[in-house]
Amino acid sequence: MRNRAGIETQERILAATKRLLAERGLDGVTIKGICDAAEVHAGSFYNLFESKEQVVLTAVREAIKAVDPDPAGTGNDHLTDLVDAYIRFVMGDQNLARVYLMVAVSGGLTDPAIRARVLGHHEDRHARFVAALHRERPGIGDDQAAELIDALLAALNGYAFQWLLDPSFDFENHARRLLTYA
Amino acid sequence: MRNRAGIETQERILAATKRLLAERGLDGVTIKGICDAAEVHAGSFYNLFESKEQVVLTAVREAIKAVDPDPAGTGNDHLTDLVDAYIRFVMGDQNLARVYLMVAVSGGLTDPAIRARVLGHHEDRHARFVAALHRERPGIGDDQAAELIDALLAALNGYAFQWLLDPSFDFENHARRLLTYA
DNA sequence: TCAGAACTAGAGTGAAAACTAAAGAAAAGT
DNA sequence: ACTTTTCTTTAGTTTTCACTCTAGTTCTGA
Repeated sequence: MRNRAGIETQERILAATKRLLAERGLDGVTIKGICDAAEVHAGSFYNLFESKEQVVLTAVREAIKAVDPDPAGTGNDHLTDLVDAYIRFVMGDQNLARVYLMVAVSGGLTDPAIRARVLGHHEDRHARFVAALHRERPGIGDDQAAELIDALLAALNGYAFQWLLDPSFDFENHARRLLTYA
Repeated sequence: MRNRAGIETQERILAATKRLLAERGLDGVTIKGICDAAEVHAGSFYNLFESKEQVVLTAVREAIKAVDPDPAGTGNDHLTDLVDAYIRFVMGDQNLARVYLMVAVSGGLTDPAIRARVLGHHEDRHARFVAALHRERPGIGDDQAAELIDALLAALNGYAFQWLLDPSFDFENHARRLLTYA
């Protein structure tokens, strides 16, 4: 149903889209830009993707998924593992992290479909962090745990944003230090 | 040099621009959209503004300025005052808050001019919060104060974003509660 | 009141965008 | 080898965008 060549150019187009999204933002991305970067002609693009919207959404979906690479998980991560995973995600692929933040904010605030996706993802992550916290401090109340995790996740996202703005910001240490407050 | 009518339509255009920025994001704003919303024709628009870029930048500048309505200040605010001011800003005019967050993230990550503006503004705010913290807890070290404020500001922004995504999120209480962690 | 300045309407321009159609080249299955 | 499907190219079409032009209206100060 799909040739090897087709799959390969599809991947090239997707990679180019992610790069351009990170560099130029949601509005800076054009079909021509993508095609030039991926060394593909418009006709090929439309043979593999339905629209510009579709390829952007695919890139976004992957970025969101990459925040939490193992959503099933073992069910007994520590909080430090979860924070480390986020640090790795943000520092590992800046492009993806940029796309994630931009889409979460701009898309989340303007596009209902993206908002639903972002909110759903946030809930999942929240639940997982809360479970980890309960495991580490069994005495803690449900409400208090939820609130601590709210603060932790909010601060983590805030730090990530700060670091992307200002590369001299020590994201890793700040992020780890948050655990000592909780 | 400028008629009353002109000033009035200028304000209408600016208000429409802010609203559209909040609703549709940086890329969703068009001259036609602005003109329709402001009930003005393109000719009038270009009589009052040089370009789309100019009107958007003006709206953005106002949004950033509105975060901290009294930058000079008395020099002896309490932390709670500063947090309250932020709460008022976010909850007072959702459009402005949306524009602020979107521009800080999307613009900050892609446009050097906006990035510089956002970073500068952030530094000012940081310094002001640190000064307030020092006043309240004179014994605290400079580094520790800076770090606490880093966390506080990051979490505040994270909360604001969360609330704009999900209006049922109790932004006000979460924001105030952050002070008890510090 | 009247001249000049500021404003508005509304059609129009050119560039750039997304997207399409048709025909040829490569790959895969038989 | 032959047929079918998939992929690529090329050369469009259409839409949308920011922005301009001109003629006409309203405002304002002397």
